[in-house]
Amino acid sequence: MTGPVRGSRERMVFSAAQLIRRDGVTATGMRDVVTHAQAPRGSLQHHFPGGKQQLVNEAVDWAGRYAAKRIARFLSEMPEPSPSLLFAAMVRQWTDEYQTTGFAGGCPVAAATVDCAHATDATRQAAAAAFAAWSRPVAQALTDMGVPAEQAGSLATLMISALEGAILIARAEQDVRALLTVARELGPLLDAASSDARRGSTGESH
Amino acid sequence: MTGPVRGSRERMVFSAAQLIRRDGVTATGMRDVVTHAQAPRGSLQHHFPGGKQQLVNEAVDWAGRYAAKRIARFLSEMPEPSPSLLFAAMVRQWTDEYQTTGFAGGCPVAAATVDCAHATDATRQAAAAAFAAWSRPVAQALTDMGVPAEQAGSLATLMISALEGAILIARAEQDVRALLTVARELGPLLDAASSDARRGSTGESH
DNA sequence: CAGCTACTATGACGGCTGTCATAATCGGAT
DNA sequence: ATCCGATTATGACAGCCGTCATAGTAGCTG
Repeated sequence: MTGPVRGSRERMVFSAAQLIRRDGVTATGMRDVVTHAQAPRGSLQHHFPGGKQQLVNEAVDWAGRYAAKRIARFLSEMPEPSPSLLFAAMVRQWTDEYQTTGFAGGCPVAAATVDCAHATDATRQAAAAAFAAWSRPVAQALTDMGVPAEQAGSLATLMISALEGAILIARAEQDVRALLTVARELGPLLDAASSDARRGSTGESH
Repeated sequence: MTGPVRGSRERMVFSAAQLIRRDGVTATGMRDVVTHAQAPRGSLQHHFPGGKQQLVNEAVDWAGRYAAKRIARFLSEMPEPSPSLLFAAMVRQWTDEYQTTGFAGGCPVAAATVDCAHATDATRQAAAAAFAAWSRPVAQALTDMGVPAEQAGSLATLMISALEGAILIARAEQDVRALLTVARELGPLLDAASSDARRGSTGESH
């Protein structure tokens, strides 16, 4: 709707995100991105005058927005949403990919953080923004399910932390075990936070 | 005890781990490692005939053994150990570093996984072994605290996953918030698993 | 002394990287 | 037809990378 052949520029950002999450930022060359996106090499300096940094930052931004949209989609597909079901859906996205496509890629935001957090501050900020964009709809969904507002943000951070860590372990082990484990162990805790609130209990832990 | 000036070889492995966790595997050059370790460049091909791959793999191995030793030390320093206190100690190691030294580095095993899991299978296996070496003493400690054996491994995976993810987020945000959050939110769940078991409860979980 | 092994020094090689300078092409609007 | 901005093509540049070939030194053993 905006571009002619669906924007070669957008294709490059998308391809960058895909290659980054597979090989890391430093190991991903601009020529690789151009090839993967089937885009003209000459367009690079026109669309991304800021060089590789700009391309990487936009890829990280895109990943953050993508993750946020997935949360919305998960919720819309859920007849009776609950915290544990949302987390299970987030995890299942990864187990599905790993079981069908293989363990080639991880999270592009994690890759950018590991590779650029120290060397390139702008990319570090982009990663922080991506985590925030991802976390916001999760926390909002938790409050909608009855989790007290001051705990929703914390649980969202916990969910994303556990998911990111499990992705790492699953990729290293080439086994979805870690992903299934965190979903199983964390589910009851998440649901307890929403049902406790629905019951109106304030002081707990006996 | 084995080397003359405490082994230039060991220094290179250690420096490799430090640089990898700061800049990532690909961005860390062998010349950088030699410089950082103040080691003779000519020793590289003698001590690491397998090239960069061998050096990286040994650095990952070292990191795994180091993490395992830290668990043992945490436990030995704890008068009355509990799952939540162990996890708090694991988290505090990172908040301490970040608050005193800055947010320069992350976990070297995570960096190796992100950077090499797809390209270099041997490094991926080294990362998996490091996670296993790290997880084993955690699970053992949990069983010693009364967590049922079949749940101890799962909780160890959950702890390491949440910690790794929180490290990522903390580094991106340059704020220890995520680390403090996972410690606070996960603590009660961990202690419940050990006290439940001590009470002898067997079947429920839904 | 020689001889052997462990370690170090040095320089070079091909290949890849991000970036840039320059020019060509294309699509509309005038 | 002419012009102009947006897009693309192409080639080159300096710099870094991991690796290797070769030679040298130190230290122990005979």
